[in-house]
Amino acid sequence: MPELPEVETTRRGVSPYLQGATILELVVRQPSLRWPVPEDLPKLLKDKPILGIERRAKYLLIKVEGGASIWHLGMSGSMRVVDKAAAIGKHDHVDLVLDNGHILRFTDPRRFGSLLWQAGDVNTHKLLASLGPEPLSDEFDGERLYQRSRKRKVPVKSFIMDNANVVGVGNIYANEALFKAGIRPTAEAGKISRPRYQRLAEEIKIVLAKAIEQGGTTLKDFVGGDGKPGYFKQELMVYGRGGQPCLGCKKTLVEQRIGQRTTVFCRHCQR
DNA sequence: ATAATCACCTGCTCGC
DNA sequence: TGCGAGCAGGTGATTA
Repeated sequence: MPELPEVETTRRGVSPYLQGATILELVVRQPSLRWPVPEDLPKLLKDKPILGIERRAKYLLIKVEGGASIWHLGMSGSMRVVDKAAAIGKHDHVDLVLDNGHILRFTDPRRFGSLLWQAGDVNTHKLLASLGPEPLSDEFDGERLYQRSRKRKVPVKSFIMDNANVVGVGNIYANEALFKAGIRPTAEAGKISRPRYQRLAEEIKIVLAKAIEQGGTTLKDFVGGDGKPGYFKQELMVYGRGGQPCLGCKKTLVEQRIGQRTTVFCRHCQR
């Protein structure tokens, strides 16, 4: 479910309930996520005031004195704020119980998500340490993509989905940004010109910013942390539209797999 | 170092 | 209606 806009939407949705709250208890019903939830995490979080909730790439970071818990939604994860009376579902793996009567509940049917801990500076965590820049920051631009892609033979789509180059570009928005930039996803990363990368970087920023504004893309039953659905789906130009007419030229959109991920593009508009 | 493939897990849709 | 096949928003690990 979650790409960067969905994670950011979740962060914004749950933030008001976490701000200023103290953690009463962390309840782990299912510790077997992508990596095991650290056994001592409940003890580390108990009675700790929440100092902030931030996002880095698709990780949500809930900071307390001494460190931060690191949450990832994987493919099917979601978070929402519930109250004590809420029934516990089959895939409701973790509760963060707060002193203000609210509970942050983590749900993840496929269990590709994770919940980890890093003492001290969270950015030193192995999973965060070598991440590329945030797509919406000034540190990320077309020049960076151009420089890093020289001599690279991977398809440009795989290249922009590589966290070392830029974080937060998942399958939906990679497809969308490449369409908007008029670049064929199969093109060799190393053969794309500087101006075309500048255009691509701009389109990545635009599509992600717009998706965040609209509360993310609602696929399946995704809802943000505040329970509201995302509205970006109606803006999608290619994702999920294989075999249908291109919204630009009416020719049939092609679907093929790149790096095990379904890719949709227009042979006419993207070259 | 780079590129390609595998793996983790459940649920849903599709074709027979 | 039942059943196996294939697919799904991610990404680290493993293999050449």
